[in-house]
Amino acid sequence: MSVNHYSTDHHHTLLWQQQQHRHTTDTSETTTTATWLHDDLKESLFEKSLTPSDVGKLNRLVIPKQHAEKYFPLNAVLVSSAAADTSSSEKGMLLSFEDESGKSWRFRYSYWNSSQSYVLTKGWSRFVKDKQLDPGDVVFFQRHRSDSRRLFIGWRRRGQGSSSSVAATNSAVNTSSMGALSYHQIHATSNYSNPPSHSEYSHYGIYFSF
Amino acid sequence: MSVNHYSTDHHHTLLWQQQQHRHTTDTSETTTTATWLHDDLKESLFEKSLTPSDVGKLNRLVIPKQHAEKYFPLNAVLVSSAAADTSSSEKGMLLSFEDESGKSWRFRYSYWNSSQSYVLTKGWSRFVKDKQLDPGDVVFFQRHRSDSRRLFIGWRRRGQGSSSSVAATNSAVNTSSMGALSYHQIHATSNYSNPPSHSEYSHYGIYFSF
DNA sequence: TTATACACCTGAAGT
DNA sequence: TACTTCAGGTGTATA
Repeated sequence: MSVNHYSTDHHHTLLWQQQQHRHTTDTSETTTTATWLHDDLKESLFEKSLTPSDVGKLNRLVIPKQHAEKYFPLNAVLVSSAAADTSSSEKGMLLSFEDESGKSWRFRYSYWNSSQSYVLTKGWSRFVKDKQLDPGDVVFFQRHRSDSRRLFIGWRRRGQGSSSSVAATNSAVNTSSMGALSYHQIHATSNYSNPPSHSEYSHYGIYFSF
Repeated sequence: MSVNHYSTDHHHTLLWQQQQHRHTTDTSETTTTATWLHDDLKESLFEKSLTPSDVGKLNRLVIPKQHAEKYFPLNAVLVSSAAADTSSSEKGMLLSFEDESGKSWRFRYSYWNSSQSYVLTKGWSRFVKDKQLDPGDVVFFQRHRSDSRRLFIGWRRRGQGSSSSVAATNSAVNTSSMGALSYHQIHATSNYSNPPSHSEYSHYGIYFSF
């Protein structure tokens, strides 16, 4: 069985065919029979080595600030709604990613004022449990090159290099596949406070669904 | 150098003069050049011998319930706003106290449903560290007799009697001085839960600043 | 009851 | 020094 494979420079191409069977569950998960995209069609965003807290009982993943602000700008909605200041509304969204099997994972993504940090919360612990992630394991994020609404999440075990070609097992390298609804504002009237504005944005195509 | 001095029955009077220089810092602390109030102007409220948890990593001081409800009634704001039920708003406040040097200490004060207890949380650990408080040391609270919005916090080392007159050192007896903003509601829309209602209130003059 | 979610908080480390 | 980041926590609410 062949496996997809993580490459930071996208030189590896696997031939996958796509055949999606989606069914929504109570946890808003979506499953597909796995078929895959060429790695060339995916752009690497960033990766993070998981801390004990990231895989422990805190049920959250801290997204390093520079990556969060570059790739998942939370206040983009404010820009789009012509409310450029950071007063006091619209924050917290759902981000959907497809994993290596084509399964969709939807996470709440928000900014915590108190710690000045960006986090994935709701849904994250299910991902950790499903993949049996441990401290030191790595998660990485990608997006589709031609449809930036499509986000992918992959993971690999600690000690597994990011650029090696390996056979498919449950423990080697896993990349996400399949596009999904990706950028949802979840509470137009929630009282999350705003993250700090930052002028540098990536070309990530923000897509809001209300 | 003379020192202020704690007395539970206020029979001791020291002549202090008042001269306040306030400047706000990032941590919302206020410092003053120390000059003092007559002890006669201060009313003792209560004191507590600190437990290991009070000075440890839990970063909180448990206020004995009977004292908390008598002197620092949390739900007074609900009464004043005619919202008598305990639905889901207005709770958690900031209490400001002046210490023996005139420095202002602002603590978050709230009720913990899980332990049915009243606690000082945010800011408390800084006070413990600054005063180098250890288990068995005593903290005590006072308020100004004619301006009940003014709260004072003092402390003494364990084994130091509360009614002895001692010379001023860092380790003997320390009483607070100088009034300060004292009773702040911090989040009108915060989601702290309400403490249980209790019908007996002191005559403590609640003062809210928004 | 237990697990999850949520916003808040602190200390340590880096800059 | 002051400031930022973030790992590791908290209490509370909800299911």
